[in-house]
Amino acid sequence: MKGQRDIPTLGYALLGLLSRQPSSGYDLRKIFATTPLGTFSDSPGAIYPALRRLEERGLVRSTVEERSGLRRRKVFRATSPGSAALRAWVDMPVTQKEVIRDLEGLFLRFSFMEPVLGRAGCARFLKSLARELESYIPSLREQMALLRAKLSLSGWLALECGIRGYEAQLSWTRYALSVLARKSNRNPRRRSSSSPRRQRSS
Amino acid sequence: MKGQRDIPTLGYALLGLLSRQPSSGYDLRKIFATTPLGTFSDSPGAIYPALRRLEERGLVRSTVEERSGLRRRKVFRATSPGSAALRAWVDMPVTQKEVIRDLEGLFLRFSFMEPVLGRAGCARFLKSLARELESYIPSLREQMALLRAKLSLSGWLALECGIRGYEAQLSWTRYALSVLARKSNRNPRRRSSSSPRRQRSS
DNA sequence: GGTGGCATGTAACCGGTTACATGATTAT
DNA sequence: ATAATCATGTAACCGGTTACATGCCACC
Repeated sequence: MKGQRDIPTLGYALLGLLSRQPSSGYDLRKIFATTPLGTFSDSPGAIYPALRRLEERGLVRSTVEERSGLRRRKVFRATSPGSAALRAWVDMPVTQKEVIRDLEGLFLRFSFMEPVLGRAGCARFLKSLARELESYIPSLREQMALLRAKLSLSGWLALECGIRGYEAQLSWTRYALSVLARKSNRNPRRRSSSSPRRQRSS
Repeated sequence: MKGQRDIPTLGYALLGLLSRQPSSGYDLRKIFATTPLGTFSDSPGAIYPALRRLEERGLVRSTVEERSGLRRRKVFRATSPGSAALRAWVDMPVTQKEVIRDLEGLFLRFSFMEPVLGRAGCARFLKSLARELESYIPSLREQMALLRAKLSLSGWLALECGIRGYEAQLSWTRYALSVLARKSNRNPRRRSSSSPRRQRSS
């Protein structure tokens, strides 16, 4: 088998963007440079090699556009194995570990979720995220109580800040679920993951 | 001159912990494994080499403790150049770039701040952080309005989540300032680092 | 004699950072 | 001319990840 080594976050971010709309490396750099997406670097030294690696694995494919006047562009598109890899990533279960160590990654996954898993998938994700947060926050509060004596004032405040951040995320999950529910009533629904695949991007 | 290459975040985290209390690599690993500190790996492959690099630069110094029974421990302490480096890092100005790209690093700095810069330093930091957040949040809201049409529902919700996170941080800065003010009234004050530095009322 | 905790380390691998190189076109 | 924008790339360097290696002790 070819290298099963896992795709880094940047790879998924690129795959997610490409699955919505074919783009050149330069387009993607501009997206990273100008939008609040995750927080990836727009440096060519990160993006071009990452695109090459995705192409080597067959997750994206490129075509060179020669245009009169301007320099040639290489436009990348997600292939169907690429879309499958994106779907698998987005659909991973929410673990407590990920909540603790990589909340940003969780939100990156969510941001690509609706076109890939539909609203039902988003709702499932949010519910399991809420469950993890509901169990994690009290345990953090307990730890904070235990550590109280050992922490400096600013250390204690920083911990308070982290906890409030999690509380804000939790309250957002409630909000997001309510938005989804409202929309789903109006707009019938989008299918969930497997089976009849309709979704043509852009 | 020796390598001026900058110290990675993990290095500062270690330096910060060591400046509070001498510890072995193993102690530090346990701290990372069991407390919500930043979110560093407790892997030996990260920590031991990082400690060695700090020692090579003279920022920490180690002494080997031979104990009957247990295996020897190597206990690290911050040196005075190490404390100076920590202070310089903690005292760096808050830039919008850091707010956007490395908020976690900002909070790590804050968590080590009080013993190093005193409460006045903490207050200065919080005020400038609040200023950055106050200018950044509205610009994010604007961007969100502009992007509305291009985003999927989950993309839009993820952006909302990010903004709410920043709002929570901002409200925390207000809270933290009020806590600092309260304590400073009761407990006269902690000195800042060297000379008696008085609080700039800004 | 095996497991598990204390304790320190190394080595291969990989990807992100920084800086540099190239080159065409348009605007000043 | 030259700067700026479009556009793609490479190479050195560095540190984090993962996995492995070692060794001592306590306890069952």
